[in-house]
Parts: sequence; structure tokens; C-alpha cells
Amino acid sequence: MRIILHIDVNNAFLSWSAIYLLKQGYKYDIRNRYAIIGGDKSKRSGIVLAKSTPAKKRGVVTAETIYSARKKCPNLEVYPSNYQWYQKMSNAMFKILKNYTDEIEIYSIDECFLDYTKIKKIYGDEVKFAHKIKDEIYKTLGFTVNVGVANNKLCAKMASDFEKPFKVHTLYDSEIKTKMYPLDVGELFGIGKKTAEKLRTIGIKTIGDLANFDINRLTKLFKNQAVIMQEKARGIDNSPVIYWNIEAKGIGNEITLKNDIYTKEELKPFLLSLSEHVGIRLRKENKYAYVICVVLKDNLFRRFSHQKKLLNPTNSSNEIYKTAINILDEMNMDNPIRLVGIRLDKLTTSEVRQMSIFENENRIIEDTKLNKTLDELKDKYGTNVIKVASLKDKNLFKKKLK
DNA sequence: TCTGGGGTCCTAGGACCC
DNA sequence: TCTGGGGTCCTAGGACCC
Repeated sequence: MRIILHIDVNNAFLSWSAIYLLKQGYKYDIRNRYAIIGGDKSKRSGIVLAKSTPAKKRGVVTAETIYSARKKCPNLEVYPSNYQWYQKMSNAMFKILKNYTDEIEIYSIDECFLDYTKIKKIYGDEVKFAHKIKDEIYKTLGFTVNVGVANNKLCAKMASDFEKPFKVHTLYDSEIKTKMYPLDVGELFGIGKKTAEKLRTIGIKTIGDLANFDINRLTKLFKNQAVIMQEKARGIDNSPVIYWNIEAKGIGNEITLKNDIYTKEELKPFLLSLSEHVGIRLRKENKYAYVICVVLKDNLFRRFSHQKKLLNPTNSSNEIYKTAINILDEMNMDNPIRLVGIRLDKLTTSEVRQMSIFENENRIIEDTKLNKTLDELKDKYGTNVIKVASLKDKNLFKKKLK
């Protein structure tokens, strides 16, 4: 039987910002106040990214608008995010855990799985160990975590979500029926809002209902997903803790525009800059992309996209941009656009280049050299040192890109 | 009134080939 | 005039997660 731990930082962004502010000499610990980490309203990104426990008690939820949060909690304090600092705190936590084992899967900036199976004979009882790391993280770094202990990843994750903060919970196979079955079906990992609604229409309210539901009826509604859903509801999950580096399947950047845009021509400078950014990220990882995808969101919040598969994978910002322009030309822009993005997919490490008869080898080599030089300059002097001519002197961007 | 940005995985339909 | 089906690849969109 495997033993898996899931470690989850309580109110990660808010806790980490609280520590940062205290270090700067701020007089309050925002964890104890009606506080949130929020986006910037002037940039049309005014949503709640994280909330304190007091704010949560007033009904503030993640991803709602700050406007709506304020209505629930008039004396709400809004603090900006600080991703660089968050990454530091995150790394520090994972470093502590790696003192005990390498078998750690980093799931997101504030969560990971730890396979305890092999090291149990060294460190003993897993619940005692869970308390030990929870206390160690708090003493050395100053923030609290929840730890879930179970026989697989799914149940460990469910367990860490039980009561917060600063708690250890178990959800062993033998406890699934008593601890997990009574929960609302929407609480199950992988069941979102839409699916939960659909399930309720056929009378499934709890995870237990789903676990015991007639599989034939379920299949009619959810096809192949029915079996997987029901296995999850029964707490079955054989996925391993993947502790080697998993390579990204794709990379993308998107940006909400300061104002809605009505013409394709106006979108082009943004595509240019986005192409540069995704290109830099791609080249940093020594990768090439086959698929370029342009994503738009209109003023009714409908996302749509078009993509193109290249004959030869590329890592050239210039080629990404040109392809993006071609894609944009094929897209309908019936409504004003509030967001534009570029995604690169089907990444590969090798540059297999079949020369098409239309391509000029010298031009490609020049392009590669140019990208390399630009990357080096940007690394040395910062991203702002070089601006593509058409972006110069235009304050188009509402925010700095990653 | 206002609604982010980064991802992953799955499905459905059409094109195309044999 | 009548006319299959299987497999694969590609694209667009949707659901979900943090």
C-alpha cells in the first residue's frame, strides 16, 4: 500500500504577501485583517486572487470581482501580488521537503505531492511526519500549510482540503466511505461547476451518490468520462508521484487590453510583443514549436481561437509573429476584443528542418542569429532595452508580461 | 458593476487515405 | 445510380485546475 502526502499552503498568495509586508516593517499582519490579494482594477483585472480567513468568513471568494467582494466586506483591504516573492517562498518550502526525499511532485506554486512509501522505514509513522513538516515549515518560513495523508494522490489532495488552516488530515482507503462519500459532489477533484450541475439533474448530490450510481446511465450522459468520474468518486487513483521534471506541453502568453479593440490592425502590435515573449521563453528552454495558436476573447467574454501547424517547428519570434498575423487574418472579429494571446503547442527539442523550396537558408540563419543576440541583450540589460520599432513610444500595454 | 493568466486534457467534426 | 467503413490527423471549443 502506498502512502502519499499532499502539502498545500494555506491562502498562499495572501500569507506570502503578509510575510513580505512584515519584513518591510508593515505594522499589520494582513492574515488577521479583512484583506485580499487583488488584480489592478485600472487594468481591467480587478479580481480576488487570494483572501484572508477573516475575509473568507465574510463570504469573499477567489476569482470574484473586487467590486463584489467589497459589497460583502466594505472595509476590505486590497494588496497587489508579488510573483517574484511568491516563487522564492515556494522554492524555500520545496527545499525543506527535499531534505527528506526526492520523490516530490511539484503540482503548482503552492502544492506538492510526496511519496512517503519508501521513506516510512526511516521516518516512521506518516501522521507524525506530516505534523513534523507542517511545524518545520511554519517555524522556518512563517506560513502555515495543510497536509493530507492517504494511499493515493487523489485522496491526499482531498484530505488536505478538509479543515483549514494548519491541519493534518488522513483519508486512507478505509476512510473513503465515512469521510468522502458525504461531501457534495462538486467538492470532488475534477468535478467543476458544469459537471456538478449536470450530475444534480440526475439526482447525484454527494460523492457517495456518484460512487454508487448506475454506470450505464452515467455513461449515456458522460461517455468515456463516466468510468473515470466514478472511480474518482470511489477514491481510486493509481497515478504515480512524478518527481522528475515534466516538460511543458505548450507555452502561452495572453494579455487583457486596456480598452476593447475593434480592428485587426490595432491588434498587430500586441501580437508582435506576445510573439517576442513566447519566443524568448521557447528559446530559453531550447525548444521549437510546431503549432501556433492565436486566442481572442471578445467583450462578451467568449474565447475563441485559431491555430496553424507549421511544416517545420520554429523558435523564431519573427516567424511566430508572421504566422500569428496570418491566423488573425482568417479569424472573424464580429465583436470588440478585450484579450489577445498566443500559444505554442507540440513542442520539440530538435530542429528538424526540411527546407521548403520557398525558404531561403541564409535568411533562416540570419533570423536565428538575430534572436540569439536579442535574447542575450535582454538578459543583460532587461526586457525594456529593445523595443520593436512599431511599439516604440506607444504606451500600449496595460501590464508587464512575464 | 465587473469579470486574470497560466496551463492540461478531452471531444466532436471534417479532411483525407486506403 | 449508388455508394462502406476504418484509421489518422487536424482544428475548434469546452471543462477543469491553480
